[in-house]
Amino acid sequence: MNGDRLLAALSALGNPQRMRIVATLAGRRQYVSQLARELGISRPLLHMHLQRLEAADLVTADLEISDSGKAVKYVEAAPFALHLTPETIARAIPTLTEQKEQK
Amino acid sequence: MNGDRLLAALSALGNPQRMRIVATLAGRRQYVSQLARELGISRPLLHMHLQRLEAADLVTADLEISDSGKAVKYVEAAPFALHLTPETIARAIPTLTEQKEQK
DNA sequence: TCCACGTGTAAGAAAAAGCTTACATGTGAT
DNA sequence: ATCACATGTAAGCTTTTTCTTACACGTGGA
Repeated sequence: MNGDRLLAALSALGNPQRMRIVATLAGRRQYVSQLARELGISRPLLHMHLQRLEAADLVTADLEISDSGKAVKYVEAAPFALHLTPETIARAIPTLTEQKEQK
Repeated sequence: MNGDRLLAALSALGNPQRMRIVATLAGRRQYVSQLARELGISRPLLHMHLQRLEAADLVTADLEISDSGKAVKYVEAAPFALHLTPETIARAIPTLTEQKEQK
């Protein structure tokens, strides 16, 4: 597992809102506006969290044009499986580029 | 898995410094001051990160009195094993108390 | 035309996290 | 006594994250 991707996944999941989002989308697709209502959070806020989750490949998005012609974005949890132990983390660390920007 | 503890573990691991700390302590105990030097970070900073990791039960600490009588704190990665999938997260969510303080 | 509903995004406030510097204690060796 | 090394912790700055409000566009139906 790549260090940067692991970090992206963990920091994305290490947030209560995003944990709930992933849980809600486990095996069930839903469109953004409706999801925001279900979770009781604003749509811009959900949009922000979804970006983080998509960037970490934990959630996939599909922009569909409904029969009525309206654009609707469906999101769903990606089928990820991360096994975390001190050892798996240690193996990922060498590929962690992070380090403050070397300008 | 308990929701709050899972969140604590994920938010603790979702940080480059702490990921390195856990990796460095995988199967190898070390005392704080020396660890700070190895990682190239200040001791107060390491102290702060260790607190977070201990609180999440990802690292264990042992305060020992060395032969010479000096107090030395040894830390080590706890033998944790977290399996993360959309489903395991979904199962943990019901026990997530988080919610803004209900006063 | 205007409303309801979907999308995205920018700007700024508020809160949390990260980090440094400085101070405090205690021990053993010089 | 002073130095070297271990510990902890408080104060304050800086940066990032989180969240709200407000605006933009496009569609279908009354």
